[in-house]
Amino acid sequence: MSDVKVPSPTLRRLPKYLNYLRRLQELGEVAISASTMSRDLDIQHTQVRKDLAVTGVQGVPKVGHKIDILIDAIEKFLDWNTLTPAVIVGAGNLGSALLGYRAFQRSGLSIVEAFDLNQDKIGQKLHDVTVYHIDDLVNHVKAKQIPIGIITVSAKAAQNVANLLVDAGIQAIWNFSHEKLNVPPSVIVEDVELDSSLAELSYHLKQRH
Amino acid sequence: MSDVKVPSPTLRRLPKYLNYLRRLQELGEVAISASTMSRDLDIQHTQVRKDLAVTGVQGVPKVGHKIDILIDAIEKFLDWNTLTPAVIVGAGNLGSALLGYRAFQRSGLSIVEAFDLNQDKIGQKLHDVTVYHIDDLVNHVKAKQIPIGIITVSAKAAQNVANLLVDAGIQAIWNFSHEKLNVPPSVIVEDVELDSSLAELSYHLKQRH
DNA sequence: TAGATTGTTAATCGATTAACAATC
DNA sequence: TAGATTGTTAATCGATTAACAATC
Repeated sequence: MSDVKVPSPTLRRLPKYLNYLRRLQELGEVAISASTMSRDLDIQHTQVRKDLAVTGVQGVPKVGHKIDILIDAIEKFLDWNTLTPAVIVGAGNLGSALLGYRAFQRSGLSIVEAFDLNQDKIGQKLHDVTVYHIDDLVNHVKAKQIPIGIITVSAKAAQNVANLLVDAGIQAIWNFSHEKLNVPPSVIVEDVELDSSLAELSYHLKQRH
Repeated sequence: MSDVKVPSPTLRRLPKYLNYLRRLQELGEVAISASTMSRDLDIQHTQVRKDLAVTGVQGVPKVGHKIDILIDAIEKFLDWNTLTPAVIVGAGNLGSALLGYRAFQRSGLSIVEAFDLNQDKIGQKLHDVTVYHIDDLVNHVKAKQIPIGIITVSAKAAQNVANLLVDAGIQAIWNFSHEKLNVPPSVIVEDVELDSSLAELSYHLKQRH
């Protein structure tokens, strides 16, 4: 819970635990042991314990963990217990799909505005979110102090969009484009690596033959 | 190029190099050194060399690598130089967005059919791909011997869809759902971990304060 | 109490980085 | 030739796994 650096793999596994725990909770379960989680999720039990430990929870020998406490701890740790506003830039196929993805609510993300260049889209509502012209981006983001910008434009346009977001005082960028973004060190950039995932699939498929 | 196991991080970096090299090529560049790539992509030069080495290419001291040869080598290594057919199951927001994502063509992926439960969607064409009823999945996939299935349904429906794909003889599953899929060991599963990516963003954003 | 489970400390493993030799 | 660049071998770093002590 403190200053100790959390390994990135641990961070990336936390949503898996969270998802699994929420499912158990829906099924009416109350408690769970790290050993059982280990089996169900195919993660070493020692690893599960270390991962959960970063959130500050403590289990009870012979009993395990209360599910509601675990869920709460992970949500708080990731800051997923409150909604953080975000804007999306690029109202194409992908942008529109993300706007319609209600599950982000469970991950603390609330997309409040969208921006695009295409005049046909401007003024429209996509999944209850209004699309504005990209010229309005800086003013809107500044005024509302939006901390997160989601980039779903082409690689060619991505750096320009990033510059606008930085000008508007954005704190973090979730980058779905293929472009390696150049931003000041104070701005957090998280790349979604769809290609990397597909590369693993393609390579392993090739290896089968 | 042989049996030596390729580290997963290397595999995941290859598309980054590929993307970067294609851009350079468009700009008319002919050759590139690992040192320059290192600088531009923020990856250690030793790492770049080791990564490229797995594809079997060899550079020339003082000159570097020919860009077209590098591109070709990475594409062949990932089997991205030919189109592999795939079906997508779940023609919702995300499924539809992936159908419209032309860039997959550059990653060797050709989505040839879509499946859904929703009667309104069946028979429709989304981005030139016909949507069929999920009851037709096993027959179609078997008949056409489609190797890749993309799952874009809810977590609750995902395991069922996976079972159908396995029955149909699928070889690899690209899983966009939150469900941990249970399949025979011969079937490759690659999970797209959007949540993990968002977790990193959220946590680092929280840490800023 | 006995034993299942927790949580920590030590050992291993694998990826990254550093050092260096080879070469055009 | 000199020096930029390649590619390999060795050292370091960090994450995972194994071993073990603590406890309800």
